[in-house]
Amino acid sequence: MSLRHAALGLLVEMDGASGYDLLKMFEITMGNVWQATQSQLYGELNKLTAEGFIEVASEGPRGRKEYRVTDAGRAELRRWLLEVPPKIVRRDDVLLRMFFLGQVEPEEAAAFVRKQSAGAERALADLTALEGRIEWGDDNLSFYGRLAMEYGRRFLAMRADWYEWVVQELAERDAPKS
Amino acid sequence: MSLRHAALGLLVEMDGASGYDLLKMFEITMGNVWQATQSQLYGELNKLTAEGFIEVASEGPRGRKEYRVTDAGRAELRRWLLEVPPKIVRRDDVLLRMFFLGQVEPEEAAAFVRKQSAGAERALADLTALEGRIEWGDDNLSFYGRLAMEYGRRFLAMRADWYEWVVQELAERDAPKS
DNA sequence: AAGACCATGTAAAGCGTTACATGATTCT
DNA sequence: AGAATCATGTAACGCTTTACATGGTCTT
Repeated sequence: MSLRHAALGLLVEMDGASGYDLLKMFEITMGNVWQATQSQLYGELNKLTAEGFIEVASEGPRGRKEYRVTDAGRAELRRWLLEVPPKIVRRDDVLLRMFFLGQVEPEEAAAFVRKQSAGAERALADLTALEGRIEWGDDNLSFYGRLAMEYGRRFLAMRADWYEWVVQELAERDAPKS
Repeated sequence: MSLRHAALGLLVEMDGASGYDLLKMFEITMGNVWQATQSQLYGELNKLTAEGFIEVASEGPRGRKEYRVTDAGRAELRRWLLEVPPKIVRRDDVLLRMFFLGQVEPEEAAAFVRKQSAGAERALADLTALEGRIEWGDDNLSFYGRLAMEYGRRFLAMRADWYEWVVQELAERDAPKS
């Protein structure tokens, strides 16, 4: 149940934001860490309101609702942050496929891994390019966004390295030392 | 919809396995890559049977059903493996919390990150110890399991490094250069 | 005989995705 | 006036978790 806390946390930084605003900010700042669909976010905002963690501060044009975090909301955010043990759910579609590469021809397997490797390299290049274009402020969202971006770089680099190592391992298994 | 393919793939390697067998193997070999509950697995096996991707080869004591992958199942596994683009869903409970560390006191934030760091180091030590105890065969499950384990090591090491870097960044922000 | 383990299943509730629906406002 | 964008919501369906439920078999 972390979409709730992601929304709560974002709203603390963006006081007076609407669901629409939050949704955009979600994509920009936390898309790589937590994803949310429009549907889900609007639903969660209503639940948070019903439970008193946020409230509608004012209403704007086009039915826009501007939210504010209540004291109860801040307390809940803090509680979650420091007291709820993070739940690690590992589900990795690419890694899962790796397990079954023995089912296809060696060349197909190698091609698959090389493709993933190229994808990681490309994503890393994109991220590095993006990083250069962003003008970081010194607000919280910028500061922590930069940390997350560095994480992304390290993650992608690690993946790319590992993929290359896997390609070698596959080659060795396919053509064992003579 | 990858639990389906995880089950299908495992069953190819473990012909004649029951749901119970698969469940144990899931935990041992792929727990870090894809998780499944008992409930879910039994349900999926029934669906796979209904759709003709697997079949009950024989029945054992205690209602045990031993499954076998059909040709259609093998074809489906291959199709998924090579033709369905992997879907990358990033949801990381720890990383999400990082974004909101500005909400708590600097010491609390630093303590949080150090705790995660220690957790990663510990997990890395456990994994390395485990690796030494395992006797790897040369079957597919062993071979790919070893690759996955190496991934886990690199992942955890990367996380630990990054956490330490974050601690430093936090300290610098808290006490800027005099 | 008791306890451990084998073995499968159902039900409920929550989370997440996709698609559909509606309408207001702003810009060109 | 038409297009783009702002803005929120509902419905259906599937995935995931948790809890409950049941009973057979093997070991000591």
